[in-house]
Amino acid sequence: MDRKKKQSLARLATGELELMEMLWRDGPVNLSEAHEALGQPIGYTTVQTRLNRLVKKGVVAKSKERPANYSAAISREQVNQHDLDLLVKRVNDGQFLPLVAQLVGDRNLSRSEIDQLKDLIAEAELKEKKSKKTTRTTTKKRGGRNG
Amino acid sequence: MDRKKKQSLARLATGELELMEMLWRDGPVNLSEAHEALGQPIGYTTVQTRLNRLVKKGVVAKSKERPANYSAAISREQVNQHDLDLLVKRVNDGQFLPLVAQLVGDRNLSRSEIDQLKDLIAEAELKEKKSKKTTRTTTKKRGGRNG
DNA sequence: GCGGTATTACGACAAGTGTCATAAAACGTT
DNA sequence: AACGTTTTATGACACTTGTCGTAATACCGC
Repeated sequence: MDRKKKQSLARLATGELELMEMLWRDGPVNLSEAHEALGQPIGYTTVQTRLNRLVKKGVVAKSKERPANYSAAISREQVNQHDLDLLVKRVNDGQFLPLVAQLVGDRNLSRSEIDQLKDLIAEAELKEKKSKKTTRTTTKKRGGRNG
Repeated sequence: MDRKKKQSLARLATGELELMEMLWRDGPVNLSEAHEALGQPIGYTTVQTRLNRLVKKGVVAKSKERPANYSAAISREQVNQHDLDLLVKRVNDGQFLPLVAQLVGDRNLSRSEIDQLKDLIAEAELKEKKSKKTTRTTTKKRGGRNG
């Protein structure tokens, strides 16, 4: 029973996200590179500590080589996905429309963005139609989460 | 000679958000109500402390009456907006398409949601056109069929 | 093999958050 | 007014996160 760390990592704190951003952006980096990449006026060991804590958390990987390389162990997408999901849940009844509405209504979209949005919808539409046609509700459940 | 400090509310921590959720949902409540509303197995004074700290932070208001009433001092929209903005900023170059793509691609939208999405886009499109063309006022809000 | 530099490991401290226990006040009822 | 209950105020303790300083190690050029 070593099921201690759950896959569903909690929302990363703002500062932690900052480090992750750096890793996603500047790829695997060793400590000094990380320190530089952050650019901010923070101490070398501060970065070390923060990075290592992230490692312990499992969101950052640290290689074994001598000047160890740190790299994001989770993708930007995963994190955004997670945050987004939480956000969606927080909005009224978990509907995501309000969120999109806010996003869309809040900015002036360009022709191109609008077109992309349309494509997105077209795809969703296809999927929707397909699911209607393929009335096949499998009984096979996906592997239960940590049994 | 002040301001400039409360407006930039940092991302509320998960637990704080939890309290805010409760306030948004259950309106102004006094302590015991809050305690109940949270439903969770946490101590009375825990809720008290947390709520008060939120008050000190300026995101929750506490009335002066005897059984003081606590109420959210910032709207759910403000918070979501804020979080969403941060999220958008974090995604590649602040583009919001990837986010929407993720939202849309990740779930199976219903016919109704798809239609609403279309309406949203139609509106955005209008706005876009308007900004480059002569004003064309033939806009009548289409009330989504498929209610 | 040695000394100096680069890396890493540790331990500390402060602020912020979650959780409470207790003490102090304010109230309502006899 | 006195008592018991409800509300508040305080103080504490544990953990997390941001920031470092210092000590221990690993490496490199001689």
